Amino acid sequence: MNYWLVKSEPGTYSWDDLIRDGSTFWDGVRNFAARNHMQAMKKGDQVLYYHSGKDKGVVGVCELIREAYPDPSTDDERFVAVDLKPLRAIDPPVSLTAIKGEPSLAQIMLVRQGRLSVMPLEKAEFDTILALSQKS
DNA sequence: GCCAACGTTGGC
DNA sequence: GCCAACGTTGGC
Repeated sequence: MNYWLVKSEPGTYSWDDLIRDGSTFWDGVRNFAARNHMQAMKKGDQVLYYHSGKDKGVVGVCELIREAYPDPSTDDERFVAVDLKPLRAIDPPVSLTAIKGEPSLAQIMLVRQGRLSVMPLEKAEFDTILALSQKS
């Protein structure tokens, strides 16, 4: 079991859209580092869903239901998509500020390399983020 | 809306 | 194969 964090702009595809749809295919990634992470995802992996832009923060937990396959939104065979389904919302959401304020999360890629849209998490980091929701 | 960070592209 | 220029992302 592996743990990941993916970003989305709520204006493009929000957590609420994901709940409404029941599942989604995660495509449109045009960054090789992110693509490499997507290819490493396995069915059943847990994926945190992060909103960028307004109200930045982790808003839900997803499960990977289909491993990497060619991205249907492009002819470019270098890129892949995966399918996700929502498991549960994180309520209250864990804001970026809260994550940055947690010393044990200072090294995660979300903080260190803000532009990366798909990144791996250690189980401890995953658990810490979930715990921050309970704390606030 | 601005600006900094970073990844990708293309010329040499 | 290197490096400068450019485009995009995302926080503030």
